[in-house]
Amino acid sequence: MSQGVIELETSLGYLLKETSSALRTAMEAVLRPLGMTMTHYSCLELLAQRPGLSNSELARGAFVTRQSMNVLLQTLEREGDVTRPAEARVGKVLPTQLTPAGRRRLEEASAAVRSVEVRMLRDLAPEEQTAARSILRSMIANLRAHEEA
Amino acid sequence: MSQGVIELETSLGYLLKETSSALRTAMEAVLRPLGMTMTHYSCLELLAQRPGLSNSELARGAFVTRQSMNVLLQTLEREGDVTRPAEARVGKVLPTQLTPAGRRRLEEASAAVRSVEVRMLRDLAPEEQTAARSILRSMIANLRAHEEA
DNA sequence: CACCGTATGTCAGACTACTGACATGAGTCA
DNA sequence: TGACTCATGTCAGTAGTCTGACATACGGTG
Repeated sequence: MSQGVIELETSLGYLLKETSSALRTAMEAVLRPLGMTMTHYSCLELLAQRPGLSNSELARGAFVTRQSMNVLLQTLEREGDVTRPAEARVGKVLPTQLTPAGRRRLEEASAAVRSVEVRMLRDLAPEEQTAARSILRSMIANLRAHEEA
Repeated sequence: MSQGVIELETSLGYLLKETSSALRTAMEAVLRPLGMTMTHYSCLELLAQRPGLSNSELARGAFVTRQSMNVLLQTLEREGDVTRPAEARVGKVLPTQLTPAGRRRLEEASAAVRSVEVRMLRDLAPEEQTAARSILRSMIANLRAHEEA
């Protein structure tokens, strides 16, 4: 089975890609009217839940490189959604904070994102959602297990 | 629950994004030595299973726009992995075919991709994999349900 | 037949994220 | 103290994908 040809219809890798593609499309569709991208939103959401996160920490949380997050933060800073100190108090880490304006923009976006997530899970029983979490966490752990080798 | 603040740790949307990020990273890591990208591979795999697919059909199967697939096909054609007729026999559709060289490249890549998928599912019992397929298909259907509205 | 909606292939420009590279600061250890 | 390792912030260049736009071809319907 796992040795044979990959069957697209049943391959979990393919199905996972299809799901994330559909999710991404749906998210972008509701965020576009707000002038936001998915990474954009992820960054603000992370800052709301854990104020003072640094550039690198935000990058890890949003699953992009710290270089990508850096240019995003520069944009967000220019638009007045976040603030960063000009100089680091310790080391090179620049803790980022949400501005009131940024918090307002986040609330709009958060409602939109939430509606997509609710729609995605409409048909799923609570037990199925629990199972899904468990399965996805297992996949993540397995995928990352090989990295340190 | 679904009304409150999104908890990153338990949000299935976030978990899904994390999983696809990990999968993508792992895939790119094994494909890079072969000089291939994920979409690259998807295209060849689709052509192996369903020869004669058109540009637009390949794009849908690989979850990119037909514009993106078009530039990829031009590259693949230049490198001698696929062939397309210069003119359409009917309509504008140009059926694409894998060359022997493309088939060889695909076999290398396929083995690499398969190994990642096997690793990802290492800890998952067959029933869990079946459940995962069912859950992901449900998510996809729900996400797409709203598009035609 | 003419018309309209849909699908396709393609070109061009813009955007996003990535890799590579560098300098700087913190922590560890001999 | 000095050397080494690691993490961070940032700049620059590159690659992949996207949106916008256009011409063309098919299919149905008036």
